Amino acid sequence: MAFQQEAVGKLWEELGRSYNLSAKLLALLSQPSHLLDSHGQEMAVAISQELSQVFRASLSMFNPGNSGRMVEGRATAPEAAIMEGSISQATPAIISGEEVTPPRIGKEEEITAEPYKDGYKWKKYGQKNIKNRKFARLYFRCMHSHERGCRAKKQVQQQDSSIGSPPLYKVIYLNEHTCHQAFPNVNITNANVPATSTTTRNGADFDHARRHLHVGGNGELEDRIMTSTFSTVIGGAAPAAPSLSPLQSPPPVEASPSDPASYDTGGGQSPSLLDLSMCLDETMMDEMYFSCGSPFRPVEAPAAPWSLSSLPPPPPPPIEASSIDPAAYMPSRGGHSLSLDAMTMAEIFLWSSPLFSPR
DNA sequence: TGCATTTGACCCCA
DNA sequence: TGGGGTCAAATGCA
Repeated sequence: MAFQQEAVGKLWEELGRSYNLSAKLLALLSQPSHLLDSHGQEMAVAISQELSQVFRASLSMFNPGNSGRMVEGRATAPEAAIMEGSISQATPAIISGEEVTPPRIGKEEEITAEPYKDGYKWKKYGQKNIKNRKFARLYFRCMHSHERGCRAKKQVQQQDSSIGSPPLYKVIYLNEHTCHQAFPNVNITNANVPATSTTTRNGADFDHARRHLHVGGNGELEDRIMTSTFSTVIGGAAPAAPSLSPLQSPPPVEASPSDPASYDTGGGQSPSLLDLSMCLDETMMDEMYFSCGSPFRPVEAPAAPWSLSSLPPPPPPPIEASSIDPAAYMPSRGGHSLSLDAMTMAEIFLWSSPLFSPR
C-alpha cells in the first residue's frame, strides 16, 4: 500500500517533469526553423531524449513488466528504482555518456505474450519436448553469437495454461548481450539532425544511446509505443473524450483474475486503465499514429515551470479526424519527429492530468 | 543456391 | 538413467 502511494507520488513527479520538458521543447520548436540554430537543435534533441526517458520511467511505474512483459524473480530496473527512490538514475538512460541500464546478468525470466519482440535478433538452434509440458521448449542464441562471440541465449516456453488466446510464453534469458547491435538498421528520431548535433550538451551520444537502450535499442519504437500507450490510457479513461474516433478507442479487454498477466489494479477497479493499455499491438499503434497523427488537437506551449497545483483543466474540444493534417504532425516516419513527440506528449499530459490527483 | 529452420542424435549432469 | 541443453545433418524456402 505504502509502496503504491509512493509510486503514485513518484509518477506524479515524473509526469510533472515531463510536462516541463515538453513545454520547453514546444517553445523551442515553435521558433521559425531558420531561427533554430545547431545549438537549438541540440537542445531539442537533449530535451526530447530526457522526455523520452521520463515517460519511459512513468510507464514503467504503470507497467512494471515493460511493454506488456513481466519479470519474474526480481524487479525490473524501473521497479527497483521506485523502491530505491531514484527513478531517473535506474531508468534506462545515458547519463554523461555512461550507460546506467543494469546489465542482464545470469538468468532472467519473463512472462510475455510476445517472446520474439525483444529487439534482438535470435537464431533458433534447438527445440525440445519437456517432460510434463504441453509445448516444446525453443532454444535461441544471439544471431551474432559466432562473429561477435555474443553469449546471449534465450529459451521460450509456451505456458501450459495459455492455451487459447492470447498465448503466454515464459522466456528465460541467459547471459548478457555483448554484441550491442540491436536493430542496426532502425532510424532514430533525429535522423535528420545534422551530424554536429548528434552529441548533446550533456555529452549523450545518440549512437551510444541507440546501442544501449534497454529494450533492444529501438528508441523510436519505444517512444511511439510509449506515446500510443499513453493515448490509449487516456482515451480509455476519459469519458470526456467523445470526440475520439473509434479508431482511437481501446479495444475491450477481458481480464481474468486468475490470469497471471493481469495486473493488480489496486483492488476492485475494473477494468483498469492500465489494463486497457496492455492490448495495443504495434499495428494498432501504427494505425493510430499514421492514419490520424496525434489524436489530440495542438495546444499552445504551456507556461513553465510547471507546478503540482497549477495543472490546467483539460477541456478536450471535439476534433474531427478528417480535419487533422497528418503532415502537420508527422514530418516523416523515421525522420525528424521531435515536433510530433513533444506535441503529443504535451497534449497527452493535458488530457491525463485529471487522472492523477495530488496526494 | 544460400540461409534459416527443423529434428534426431549426442552430451552432460543430477 | 532420465531429463535438459546443444550439435549438426536434413529439410524447406525465397
